[in-house]
Amino acid sequence: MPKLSDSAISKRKEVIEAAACGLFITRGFHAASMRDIAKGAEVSLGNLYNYYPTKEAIFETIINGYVTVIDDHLKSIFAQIDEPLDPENLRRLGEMAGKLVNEHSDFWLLMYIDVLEFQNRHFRKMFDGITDKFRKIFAKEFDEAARRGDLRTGVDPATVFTAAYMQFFNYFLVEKLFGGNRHLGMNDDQALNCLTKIFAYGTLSERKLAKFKQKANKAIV
Amino acid sequence: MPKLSDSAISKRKEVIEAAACGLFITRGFHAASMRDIAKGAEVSLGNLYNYYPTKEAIFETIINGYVTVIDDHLKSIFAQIDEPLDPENLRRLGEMAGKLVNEHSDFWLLMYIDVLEFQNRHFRKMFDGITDKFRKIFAKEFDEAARRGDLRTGVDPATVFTAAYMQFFNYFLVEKLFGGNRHLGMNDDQALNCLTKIFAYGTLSERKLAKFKQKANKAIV
DNA sequence: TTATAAAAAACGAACGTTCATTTTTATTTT
DNA sequence: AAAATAAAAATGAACGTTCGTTTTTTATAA
Repeated sequence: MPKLSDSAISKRKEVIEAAACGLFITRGFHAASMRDIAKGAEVSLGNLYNYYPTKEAIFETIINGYVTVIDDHLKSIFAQIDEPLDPENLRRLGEMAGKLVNEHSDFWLLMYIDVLEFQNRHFRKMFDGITDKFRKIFAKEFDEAARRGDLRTGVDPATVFTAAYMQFFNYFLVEKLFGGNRHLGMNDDQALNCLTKIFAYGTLSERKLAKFKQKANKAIV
Repeated sequence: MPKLSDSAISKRKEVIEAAACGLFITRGFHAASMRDIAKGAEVSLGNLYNYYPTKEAIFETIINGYVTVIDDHLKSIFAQIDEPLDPENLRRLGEMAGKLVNEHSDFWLLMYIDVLEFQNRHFRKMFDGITDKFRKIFAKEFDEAARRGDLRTGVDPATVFTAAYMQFFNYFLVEKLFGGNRHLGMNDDQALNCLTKIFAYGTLSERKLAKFKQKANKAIV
């Protein structure tokens, strides 16, 4: 049999990885067997080893693929945010976090697997220096906001943005994966409003807030 | 041999559970073997089955024991909080969360195991209706705060308290388990100050905040 | 014919669990 | 006080499976 085309190979790999991912996230890495992966991908057991040297290699391939997908999503989200601390944009950030969690919950389950079964070897970089990353991304915006006096005294905008970011993701992760159905006592929409309000009030100067109130901003009032 | 005393039995069980827990949280449930548990507890493999019918029973026993420990801790924390939205108390809540995470990180690792390998069967109740729980615990305090006009308009105190609670725990969990070393770009002490400030400013009325500023409250100013 | 993909069979190791056996020790009998 | 008893505790080999991986065999198409 001649060599398969690259596209045929990567197509097959996608099927294998989809099956493997489905098993990993429902059972964990060790409890998912190569036999079940083979069965799920409709590939023989031995043939798996023509595509991946080990079981862990499958896991790593899945993670690496997902990391770039999520990173791209995040980048496009941040690109849409011109004023990162505006209530409207904070809320948008929250909505995006919700989408990202609900549509790619696999990704975070893989992260939990990594924490548990690989001492977070593959995901360490995710949170490392995250505040500084945001500080860089929104350097111009943060500087200008400070210059304009939009911020309360002693509040670092990058830290607040990171805290909001973490809170939004954590909210949806608890909802999606930890069975906290409506754990804030309201639906997602209302929860987003509430959290946005907290972070806006907690960050912005009274002067800046007054402007939003004047505009009867629904995310704030 | 006559029956072992209850204390002897529970002492032995503690040893077994400690060994099992140590293996579960470093490898996950399925990857931890009964042989290793036996070795860790210095008990023969077969003897494990004189104390627990199955491997899963060991897991469940550990969890149930831990849940009551953590619940007791939380209860004693809440008992120490008279004014739940005071910045000082919010900060104290954060400190307690940090302690609870750092001194009992096993507990949350077990929760992640449960999410992954048991579809969160044993921990579902943790987040279910958590806001309403806080609403009940601090019913009197929340009512009085609202009556006194301590709160911004349209902010539900129970929701804010829950959000702060979640944020504090999530902060320390990311620090402890997800390798986010100083992910807010500062040490724990400063991070607690910062988060406290956000939630205080985000929740309390200007009138109430002014009082704290007057007292030159270090958690706020 | 030949190189390669796919499938099947086979490998040793490890798994959770069982069980016949041995060890242990409080109680009973000398 | 010492010896015998008996029931519980502890043991570790063994069971049937399943594991990840390797090797062998078969099928396929240029």
